Amino acid sequence: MLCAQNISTLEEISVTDHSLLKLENQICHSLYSATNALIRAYRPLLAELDLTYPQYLVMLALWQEDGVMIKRLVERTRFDAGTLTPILQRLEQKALILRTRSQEDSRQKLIVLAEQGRALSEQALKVPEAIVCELDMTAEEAALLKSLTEKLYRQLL
Amino acid sequence: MLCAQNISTLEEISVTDHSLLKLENQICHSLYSATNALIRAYRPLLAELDLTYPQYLVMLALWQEDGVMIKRLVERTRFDAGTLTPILQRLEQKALILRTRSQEDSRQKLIVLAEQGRALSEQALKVPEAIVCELDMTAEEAALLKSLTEKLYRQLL
DNA sequence: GGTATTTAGTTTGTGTGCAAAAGAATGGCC
DNA sequence: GGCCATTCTTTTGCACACAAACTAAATACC
Repeated sequence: MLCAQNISTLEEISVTDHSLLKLENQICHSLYSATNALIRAYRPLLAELDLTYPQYLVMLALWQEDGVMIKRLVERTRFDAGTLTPILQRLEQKALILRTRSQEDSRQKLIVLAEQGRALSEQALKVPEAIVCELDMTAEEAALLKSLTEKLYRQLL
Repeated sequence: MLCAQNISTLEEISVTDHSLLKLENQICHSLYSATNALIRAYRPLLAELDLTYPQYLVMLALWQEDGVMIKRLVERTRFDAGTLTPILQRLEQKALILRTRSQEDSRQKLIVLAEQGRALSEQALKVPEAIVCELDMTAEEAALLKSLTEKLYRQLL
């Protein structure tokens, strides 16, 4: 594990100089700029569906599992509840989903795909296909990147 | 390369079903949620410096290379110019930097660290140390993740 | 059965992220 | 020298992120 105790054993990293403060050594900066660049690449493709990337993620979740509570969408999309609310409001405005109060527990809201929302999945199929082409990565690299970021996410959860 | 032409040769990925639309198969979702989680982990550490993560990135760039034009900071931090402007305005408000018009070319602005801004680097040293501990990754994994995301960024540039 | 706690979701306020348009200054080019 | 294209930066408008405060409904507890 990379930690203060054993960090001095790594030749590349010295505690005495300020190499830890160098921009080039920041994993998070690479992660951050790569993520932003990737979402930027999605933008023109998703514009044809009139969706933003976060909206697209919510739709992906619903295409896979329709008629769920918001709590479930928070789990699946990994969005903050306070982030999800306005996204769902916009999807409702576009008539892609319906938000109804749950019968059993009226604190909860049931999110259901509207006709248009369900239909949109056909058009959405070409989005991942186009992105995968732009990535220019081998399947192995892609799998590796996914597993590393998944591990990172779970550790920070 | 993962592309429409040869994607059908991969057994895991079928073009006929909708597995490409499954949330679990989205690299970008892993990347996105991991990045957000990592920045969330930075938040309490950076709060002690009264900085946000993007502001911290700009300070990192300046600690390494002071007295630069905004154009240079756009290159280094990989921020959009329209994103950078308000960040620099806030850093100026906090008296961490100075923004002065360039003499040679008065379209450009010279960004210089203020006394407080320079001094802050000492306090900032413990931030990457603390983060590295939370990451709980081997040096190899960290290096791999960095190189994969760097490659991704460059491809999408 | 009434009060306290917990849970589900929304609201509010601040700070990005970025496309598009607008300013402002420089540099070509006739 | 004056106009036009280019470059550098800011502004504007919209959509996240997310902490913190809030609302409302269900549950626990006595």
